[in-house]
Amino acid sequence: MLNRHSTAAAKAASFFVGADTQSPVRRVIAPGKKLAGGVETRQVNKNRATCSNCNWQNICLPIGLGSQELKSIDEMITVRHKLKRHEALFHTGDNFTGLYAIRSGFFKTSTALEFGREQITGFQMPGEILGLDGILNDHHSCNAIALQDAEVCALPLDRIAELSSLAIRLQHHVHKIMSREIVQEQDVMLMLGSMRSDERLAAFLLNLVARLHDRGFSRTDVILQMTREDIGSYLGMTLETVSRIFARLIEQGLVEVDQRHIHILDPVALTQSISQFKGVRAN
Amino acid sequence: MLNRHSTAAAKAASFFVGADTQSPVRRVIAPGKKLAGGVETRQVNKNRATCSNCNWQNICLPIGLGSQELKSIDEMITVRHKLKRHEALFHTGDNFTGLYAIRSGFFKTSTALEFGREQITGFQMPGEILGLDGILNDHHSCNAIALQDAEVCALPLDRIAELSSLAIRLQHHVHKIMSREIVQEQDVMLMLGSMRSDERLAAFLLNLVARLHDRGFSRTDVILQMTREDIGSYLGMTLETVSRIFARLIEQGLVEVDQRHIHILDPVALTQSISQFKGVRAN
DNA sequence: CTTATACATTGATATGGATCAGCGCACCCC
DNA sequence: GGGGTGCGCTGATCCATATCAATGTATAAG
Repeated sequence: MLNRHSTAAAKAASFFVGADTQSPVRRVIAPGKKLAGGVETRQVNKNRATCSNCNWQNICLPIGLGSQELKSIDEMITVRHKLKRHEALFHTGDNFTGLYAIRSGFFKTSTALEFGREQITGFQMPGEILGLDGILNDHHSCNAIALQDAEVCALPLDRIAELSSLAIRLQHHVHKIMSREIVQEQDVMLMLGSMRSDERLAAFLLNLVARLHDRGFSRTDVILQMTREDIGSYLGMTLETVSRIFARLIEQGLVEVDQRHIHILDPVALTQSISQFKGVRAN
Repeated sequence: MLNRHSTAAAKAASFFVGADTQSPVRRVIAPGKKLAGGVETRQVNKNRATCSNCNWQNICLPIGLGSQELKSIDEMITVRHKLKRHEALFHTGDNFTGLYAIRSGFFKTSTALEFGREQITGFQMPGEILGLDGILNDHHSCNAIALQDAEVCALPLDRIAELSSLAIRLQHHVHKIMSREIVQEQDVMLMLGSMRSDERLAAFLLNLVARLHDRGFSRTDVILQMTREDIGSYLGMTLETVSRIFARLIEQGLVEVDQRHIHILDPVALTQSISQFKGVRAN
């Protein structure tokens, strides 16, 4: 229910992920002093992180659980990792030890082909789960990189198994989270395969603000945490094209852009720009 | 392990799905008389389908399970559906009742945007699981259509939950299957977003034969069960382009094409045609 | 303050692939 | 047989987007 939209156009726009620190209706994520990125030492914080005291309990794993089950989940979260900007949570090939729920900060996931070819496969925001790809072969098949200083809650694999066998609802819950991932990725495939680049960028922005709005942020403003190049890679286009399409959207009066701050002026028109059957191959 | 390949180029080729009735090393799937397609009445066959007597037990859900667990799975499969060519197993919006394991025949899954825009999101072959998308909201988010007369084993939702709470290994098993789906979809995203159309088609063919080879079929021959249009939709290109690229591959002596029968003459060169950094944006 | 570095914008040009259109082949039904 | 109908091939043209290149701007480093 939560991440799905019913109209076709809205469905098209149910992709992305983003990042943000803007006009928070509910709460500002402390941006912190911008620290030099790229450090590879992963800090482990012994602080007990509990879902009960977390802002995202209505979005994240605990969604829709009773207090009894919430307690179970609290038990399974043992540690909290802190990451700096540009630091990796895991790399391709790393052993899979469990899932991660994002507490703060934004992430990107990427997979590499030979010879430097690489692609961003997703952007993840607080309340979302990282690492589902690792279950298959007990090692990860993508890189997860923090776009900002970030915190994640570790959900060790064995605890997940253990607990979800305790409570059927919890187990079903895990299934739902995995299913959501599958459905979302299908949306991205649909987008990459059937939309023109301006539509893809519009869908990207709309998905971004929709997800941020679920988290209590503005419906019209985003501060992108990723570069134009990241966006381009995710959307299957070059950074130049991303830039030019932004320019076009400004011309059309649909958005305002100040560096990475995007202000959506006309959400309706932006949505329509996706479904407008201009030259659409209405197969 | 099974569905993953290690080299980068092979990884690129770890996408697709296909269909086939050709030079079977192990076994021929009865093609049946070509029945008129499009009939919408779903036949339910009361025959007990068991994994123990199934050809795909080393590929499908039971992979790697002990005889005790195999018995559990046998118990959870209650009915077998038979479908005719072009018949739908489920549609977008249908209530989710459980998963389906494909026993014979090939399927395609598709999602629809507004106004006739549609995209193929995958092709599935015997031993693969359909319906994982439906867990999220208890209804399906795509259509699953049989490309041939087909048979599927139904795995009712409640039985899955029940049994996987009985045996942790079974539960982990289900997780692995979902994780596999996620990883595979990421591969498709990578392909759609970062490869040129000739590379995509090559990757498609290679993935197809790889999966068929896992099932005991030829490594060099495929009989495609889908139209050029389906392929194009899946790969994000038009049917004309599919056709032209086939022509180019023939010219280059990489494959032979007779209608839907594809014979790969030079698998190595075909693989290389993906990673060749011709004009690659080696960003 | 000056320079270096990463990121973004904008323009000129090239090209991959879509689009439009016509034709051929295989299979079906009458 | 003749004539649908679905599917696939191929050619001509056009356009969206990549590519190449130069310049601008913000932030960090010296």
